[in-house]
Amino acid sequence: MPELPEVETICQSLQGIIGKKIVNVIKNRNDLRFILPNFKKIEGDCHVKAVSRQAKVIRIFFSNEQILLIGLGMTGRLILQKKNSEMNENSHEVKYSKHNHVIFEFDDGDRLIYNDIRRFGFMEICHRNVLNESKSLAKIGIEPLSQEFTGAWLFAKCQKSSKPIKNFLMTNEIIVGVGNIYASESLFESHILPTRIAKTLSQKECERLAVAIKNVLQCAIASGGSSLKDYANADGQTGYFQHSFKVYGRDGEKCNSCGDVLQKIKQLGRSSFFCKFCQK
DNA sequence: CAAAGCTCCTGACCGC
DNA sequence: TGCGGTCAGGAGCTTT
Repeated sequence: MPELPEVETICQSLQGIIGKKIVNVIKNRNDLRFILPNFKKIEGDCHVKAVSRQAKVIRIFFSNEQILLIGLGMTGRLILQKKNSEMNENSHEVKYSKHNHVIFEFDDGDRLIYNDIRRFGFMEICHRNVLNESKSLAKIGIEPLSQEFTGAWLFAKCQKSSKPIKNFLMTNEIIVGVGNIYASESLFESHILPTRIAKTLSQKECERLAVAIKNVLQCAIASGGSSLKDYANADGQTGYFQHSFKVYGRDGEKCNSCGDVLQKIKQLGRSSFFCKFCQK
């Protein structure tokens, strides 16, 4: 489901669980994409110390040095349900409640529900000391919002790749967090065609692209992410960055910059959107 | 080896 | 109203 901005927004909306203890975990099935971990490791006396994101993985730190890692896949959602809260009958939570796979019950009566229609998500629990060796974080690339991610860094990496730049940007082992939406949007903003082979990009183009990626991601975070079908933060609020898309999902419509008709193509089975006039 | 292809899964939507 | 085909924010495994 979510790309970096959506995961970041979800983490922000989960800050309220800090200090809570998990008294019980209800598993409605034994696996998602992989077998679920043994939740006894985070139940009982320990409390939540912090919630943050690394790549597209949500990390919930506990006071006993254990960390719960949650990947949302395509359709994973976390829903924070307050004690005694009234549910809206039309809510996603009610409509798709048969996909509530894991429910964390806190000591104050609040609950955190993991819902995932397609079950491409996963959970893992690991000790703080081996976090970077965990299955989900062992082989990940650079954080695009970090200082280390620059045009120069991107140029050096691009030179070693003969993938189309769109697929290059979506490769988690190179750069994390940039999925199908933000890859198309960043390439439009930097005036680069998605089909360009990575190693043909000039240093200047890489600099424009690095700036565009940071800018698009930061704007999306500021807008609470993009809500298409399945995304909302843990409080059920949807983002509104989808209204700012310049190319994603807009094939057949007119380019805001030049008025030409926007195009859609498939790259490795995923849709790419671009303006054939504005992007070179 | 890198890159492409296939796959997991459910639901929405479109055309007939 | 139903059936079949296509498509969807990801990414690990297999094939070429």
